[in-house]
Amino acid sequence: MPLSREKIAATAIRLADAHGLDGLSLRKIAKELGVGPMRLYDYVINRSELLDLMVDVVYARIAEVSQHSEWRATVLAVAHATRAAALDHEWFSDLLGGRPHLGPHALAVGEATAAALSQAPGVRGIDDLQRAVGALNAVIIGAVRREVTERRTARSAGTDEAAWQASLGPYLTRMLETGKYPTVARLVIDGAHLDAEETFNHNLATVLDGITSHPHT
Amino acid sequence: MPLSREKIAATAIRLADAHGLDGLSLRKIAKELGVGPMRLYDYVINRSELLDLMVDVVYARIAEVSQHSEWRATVLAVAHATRAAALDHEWFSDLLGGRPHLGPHALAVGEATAAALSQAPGVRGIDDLQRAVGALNAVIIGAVRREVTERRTARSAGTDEAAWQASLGPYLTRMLETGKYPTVARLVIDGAHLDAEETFNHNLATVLDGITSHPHT
DNA sequence: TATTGGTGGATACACCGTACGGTAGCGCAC
DNA sequence: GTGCGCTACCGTACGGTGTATCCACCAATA
Repeated sequence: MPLSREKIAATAIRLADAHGLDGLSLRKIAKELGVGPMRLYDYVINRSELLDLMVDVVYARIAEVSQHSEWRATVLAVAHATRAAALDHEWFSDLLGGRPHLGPHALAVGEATAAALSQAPGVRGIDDLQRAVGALNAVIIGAVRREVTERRTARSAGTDEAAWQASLGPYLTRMLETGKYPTVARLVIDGAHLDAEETFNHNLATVLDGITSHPHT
Repeated sequence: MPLSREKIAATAIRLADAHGLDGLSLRKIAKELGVGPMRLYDYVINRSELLDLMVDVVYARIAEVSQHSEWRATVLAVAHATRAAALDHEWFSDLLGGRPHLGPHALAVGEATAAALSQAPGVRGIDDLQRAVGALNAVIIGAVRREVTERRTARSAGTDEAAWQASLGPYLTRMLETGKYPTVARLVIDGAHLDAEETFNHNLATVLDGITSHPHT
């Protein structure tokens, strides 16, 4: 089997899933494929294009669920698929919004959501549509990034309890005990029980309602 | 002048402003300071902590404007200051949401926005507050990241017109001319004239209205 | 058979973050 | 005054990265 962009992207994704984006290198991918490092450059211009390739593979899976008859169902499906993809491939959230997503599957997802939003009530002209797309993407990107970051710190606290207790824990508790951040302290202490998915849904509903109600012309 | 965390952070920020986060290295900072690379490790544990330091310096400037009597004024001021900071220091947007912001000034900003939101109508309990903070941060992070990314690609198209025309331009136009992405094409062609700041304001207003109207219990 | 073209590979370079060992200087005990 | 110990500083070195360049081999053609 002669090595292809798809194969390269697939093993790159596997390695990134396992060791994160920082632990991903062309040499490791090549070694995993039993090939010299330079062979990859026959299929990919540079590391950056490899990342774009990986991103578009993920978008392909998101695009699969982006066809519904009702506009709101489409938007919700894309949003949830994006969140699920980012939770499956945490490196994806590191790349979200950091570079333009111009791969064919990314464009397909963009088309699906834009087409759906264009049918939402309250979205009248192309300007409304542009703003709606912007707001929706912003909320998805921001929420997903935030959730992945939280999950990472929680995990690093779990697996490396000693390090957490020794470094961040005391610092943070000391900070909160200064009394200068009472609201943050309340949030940290009392607000840990919320379900992440429900929060995501809530934020999504908030912005969608804002788009459709559209009190500003 | 004996070298300090502040001096290191300041020159690091200057270098990152000039050459981006990828062009930033401990060695270059050290050389800029006329010092061996290892001297930095007397003031900073690793590169990651240096980034945290830089981030908190930026948050210090944001925190300056975070005191207003009216909750909505506070939120708007913080949001705009964050956007302005990201446009001044584009690397800041790369770090937004990618790691927990736990520096003292970041906590101060978080406290100010949380305290403000807790006084917004429609925010009743701690759960409401947590969700509101999440939604607001998500929209700010997402919108700012998106804007910075757009600005970068626009700039790279401007300065390196040849490369743009040769690589991305044809690819994108070819993609759009396939007719598979009609809505996206319409957005790209007709929707370029919107003012970025106005879009930001609009998205912000959308989510704030969503928070205050609060149609979901 | 001789030549040529292209494909896969190894080597090399510049740079990165950072671990480590040595050294030089200063303050203190006697 | 003299010796000692300790601390702060510094250069060097290691393992890793992305990527450019050159080289060897092998197939197919003249």
